[in-house]
Amino acid sequence: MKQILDHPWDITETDALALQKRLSLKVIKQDHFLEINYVAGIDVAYSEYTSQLFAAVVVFNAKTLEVIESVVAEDAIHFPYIPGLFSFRELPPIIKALKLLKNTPDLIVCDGQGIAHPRRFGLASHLGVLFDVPTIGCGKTRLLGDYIEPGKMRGERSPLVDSDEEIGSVLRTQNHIKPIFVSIGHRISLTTACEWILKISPRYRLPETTRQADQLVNKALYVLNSKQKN
DNA sequence: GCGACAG
DNA sequence: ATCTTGTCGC
Repeated sequence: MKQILDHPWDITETDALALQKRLSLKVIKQDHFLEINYVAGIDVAYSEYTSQLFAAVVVFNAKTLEVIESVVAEDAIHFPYIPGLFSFRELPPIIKALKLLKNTPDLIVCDGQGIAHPRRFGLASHLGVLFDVPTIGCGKTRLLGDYIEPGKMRGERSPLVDSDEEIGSVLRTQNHIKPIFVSIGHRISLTTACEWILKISPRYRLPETTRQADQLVNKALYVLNSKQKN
């Protein structure tokens, strides 16, 4: 798929912070798309000794949840893990993978936050702005914000709040199962984002998009590890 | 100064 | 992210 905006990735922490503040102005927090036929999921895994990263993208038919296409890309780690600057670590391999895609996703679900971020520019928003594609941030844990426990049933949610601003939803995707953290990435409203997450999470806590991408990326790691032993 | 802190 | 065993339940 096509990237409409780019910037250097080997930058200092200070420059990364400034870049986030500048690009965060471009985030669109309302529904801004026509039809969503293809939904994609992304996940990244790390190789212990080779300091390599693998990113997988799996594209689904949004209506039937059948897998349409999947790709994997590898890259070298060139940015440390710093909470709040996560995208500078994982986006390089993700961008490589997206460029291998033959189909163009209408919506991308990311492993991590969207605007539920100190500068309102988490991984999902960063990706959305660079490709000008609708994205949703879907995290297993919280980066920041306060919330009260949502109801115990699937579909119930409570607001995630930071300095009097609603930055996301704590959403229960299965009855009596620990909720997940959903936030706007780009070109989508919070309500629509939650509806989509529920739609693509028919059976487990995490969306099928994330689960399939996770399986694929770990398969790639397994292959790599096998080669290194021989 | 003391915690908190996406993956 | 990754390191790690068994175990409870459908």
